[in-house]
Amino acid sequence: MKPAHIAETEDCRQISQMLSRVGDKWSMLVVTYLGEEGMRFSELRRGIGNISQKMLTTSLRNLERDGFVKRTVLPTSPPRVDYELTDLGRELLVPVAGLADWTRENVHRIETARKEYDLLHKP
Amino acid sequence: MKPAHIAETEDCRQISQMLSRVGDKWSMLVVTYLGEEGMRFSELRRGIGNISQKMLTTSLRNLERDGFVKRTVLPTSPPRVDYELTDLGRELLVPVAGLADWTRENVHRIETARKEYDLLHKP
DNA sequence: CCGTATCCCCGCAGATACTG
DNA sequence: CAGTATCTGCGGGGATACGG
Repeated sequence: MKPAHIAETEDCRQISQMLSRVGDKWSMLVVTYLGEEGMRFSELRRGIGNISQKMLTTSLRNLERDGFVKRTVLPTSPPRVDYELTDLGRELLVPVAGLADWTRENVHRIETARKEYDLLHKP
Repeated sequence: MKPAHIAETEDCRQISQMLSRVGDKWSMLVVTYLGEEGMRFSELRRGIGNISQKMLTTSLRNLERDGFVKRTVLPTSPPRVDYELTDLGRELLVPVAGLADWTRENVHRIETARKEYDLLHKP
């Protein structure tokens, strides 16, 4: 009812969506590959290595729709399609890198916690 | 083969895991609820509102295993179980908040991109 | 009150084959 | 080369019932 409350839940929805996009299997991998330089579809596919054509297409579409990736079709034959990050995409990389850095710095603590937990609960 | 390369892919695995944990449906919601103060299971359940008992349990177990959440069983009758963030959990909240803030600041750009995309591709 | 076990449904993701 | 279409399996996650 209260505007503040509505705004809060709205924000939560958006942030939740964002976390999902960031957390899904391929999106951030694609984005980091594109971070280095624009690439065509097949370069990206080979670079990532394990991704199916379908999932790469889907990921790129989602990222394009959200404005993180720009798609350019070169009218050559055979067709050539280039992908690159937009400004928004590059900016997104900043907070994501923050999370990545934090993870790198704290993997040990996490793994230690896991070992301890497993030690107490698995046997 | 090269140590650097191995480290890189290892890091990627870890970071990818972290992004998944952060991006999964309930984890961060639980963590932000706990951020405010320790809570017992049922409070958490009611607070979040839409989560099933199963998923709340699962989320809490995962978070506990990774060392983000501490679980305390009070030997009363009926039993009472309290959850609270660990130091690690609270620290995690920092980079996550960074991403959340970035999202809040850029929702309009994302939604604008979506509308434009849908306008061009849906009809 | 808290947790586990069981069942079941739905959507994601891989494989494959086909079009522009 | 890039993308779509179709099929299928597998696992996440909800509902329910029961145990400690």
